[in-house]
Amino acid sequence: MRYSKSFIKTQKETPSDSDSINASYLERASFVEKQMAGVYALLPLGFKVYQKIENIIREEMNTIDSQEILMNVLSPKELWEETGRWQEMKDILYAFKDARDKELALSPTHEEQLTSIVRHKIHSYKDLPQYLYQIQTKFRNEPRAKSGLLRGREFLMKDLYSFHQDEEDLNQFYEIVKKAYLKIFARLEMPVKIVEASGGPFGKEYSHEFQVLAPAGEDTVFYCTKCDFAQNKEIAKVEEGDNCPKCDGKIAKDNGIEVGNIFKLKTKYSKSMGAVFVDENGQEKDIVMGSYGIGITRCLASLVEMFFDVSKNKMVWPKEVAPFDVYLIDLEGSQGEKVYDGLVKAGIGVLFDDREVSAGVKFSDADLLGAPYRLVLSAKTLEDKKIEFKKRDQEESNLVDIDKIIDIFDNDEK
RNA sequence: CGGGGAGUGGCGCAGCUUGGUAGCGCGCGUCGUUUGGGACGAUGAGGUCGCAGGUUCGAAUCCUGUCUCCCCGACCA
Repeated sequence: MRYSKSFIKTQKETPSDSDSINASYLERASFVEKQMAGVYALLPLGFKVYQKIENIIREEMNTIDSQEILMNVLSPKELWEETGRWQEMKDILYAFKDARDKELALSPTHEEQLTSIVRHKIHSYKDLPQYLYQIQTKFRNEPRAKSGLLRGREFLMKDLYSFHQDEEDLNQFYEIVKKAYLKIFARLEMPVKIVEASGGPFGKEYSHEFQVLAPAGEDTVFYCTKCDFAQNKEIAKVEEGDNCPKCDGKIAKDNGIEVGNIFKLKTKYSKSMGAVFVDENGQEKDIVMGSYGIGITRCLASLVEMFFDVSKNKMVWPKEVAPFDVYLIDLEGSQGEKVYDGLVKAGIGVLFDDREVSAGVKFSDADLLGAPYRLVLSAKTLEDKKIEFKKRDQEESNLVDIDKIIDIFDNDEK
């Protein structure tokens, strides 16, 4: 992509109404545009990062044999009344009547919808298990949207639902999803903690939240500094400074952002909605369910909270999700096009800053936009037919032969 | 939904107390000089001051209502 033709319009100053690091960065760097409180549009840069996150999730979901679907956003009141959630969720439900006076809601989550589909299709133990997921916009009328994309009224989420014959099968799959989630967050370079949280109204078993520690987080996490013990403050029976109940470590306390959660729904929805199957003995049973979510736009925001250096206006995106691999600057004017073409042909994602602006502007945008690599051509480097190569998470840069630049990228990927 | 703060060119702000029909920086257009860290000169375009009503000869400025945004709280993937 050439900067001069792109829709990238960075700003020097942060928007006055931004309420968090992620919001001010994402708006300033023109990744997103705020439409109203808690509602953001993804612009080309933001959408690019979003899609890369989405694809990582999709890959890992497909790897565990779950099948992608896309459900409807509009859902009828009757469905929600089956589980009592029309009332229960009324404060956050975007509910309205259409022109024919039919009562509808914009779906805040999809347990009801998918359960209604599954009960129509699944009748025998031979049909189980099933794993279905979707990536879609959720609508929740938050009483107070805040923290940029961390708590919006409209947000993108991956939600997976599993359907089993019995709890044993659910438990097995639950652990598989847990591993898949760890893989996803590792690829996103997000250091997550698996945090025990309330399992809800059914049983005293815990659900698990995937939390990244960050000052902007709204949750409070108690965790062991030595082992993997971690609990959400709602259920924590430990205090900061306590001894860890699992090892000889100490308990610490921090803010966390919940980027994912996994939950054993068991028969909560199947029971109230009549989603049943016939087992080997001809007996009718409730389908056992699990649900597993990842907030994708929330991940996008969390990455900014983690990797944006506010004092230096510097961002470095994780390699797998960066909007571009490399930011190319040509201060001399003769070789830029050639290098750009070479990178494009080699399949390297490059943003070529071909604007007629001062060097300083280009360097500061390179810092702001956050590509993991930076290449600079100048009279100085060209004296020896070199180009400056900088890994942006490091201080030093070095000069490499222009002709070998593609090889450098290939080698660095290893 | 309770308490507090704020809405003035695309962005960030000043003006409002002490009414006289709008100003600065950035950005944007044109011309020229610049180019290793947000360059400089010249010139130009762009707002009727969130919205509605009221007071007044006259309202960005005073009064009332309303909408929106932000903060604190309740709530929350």
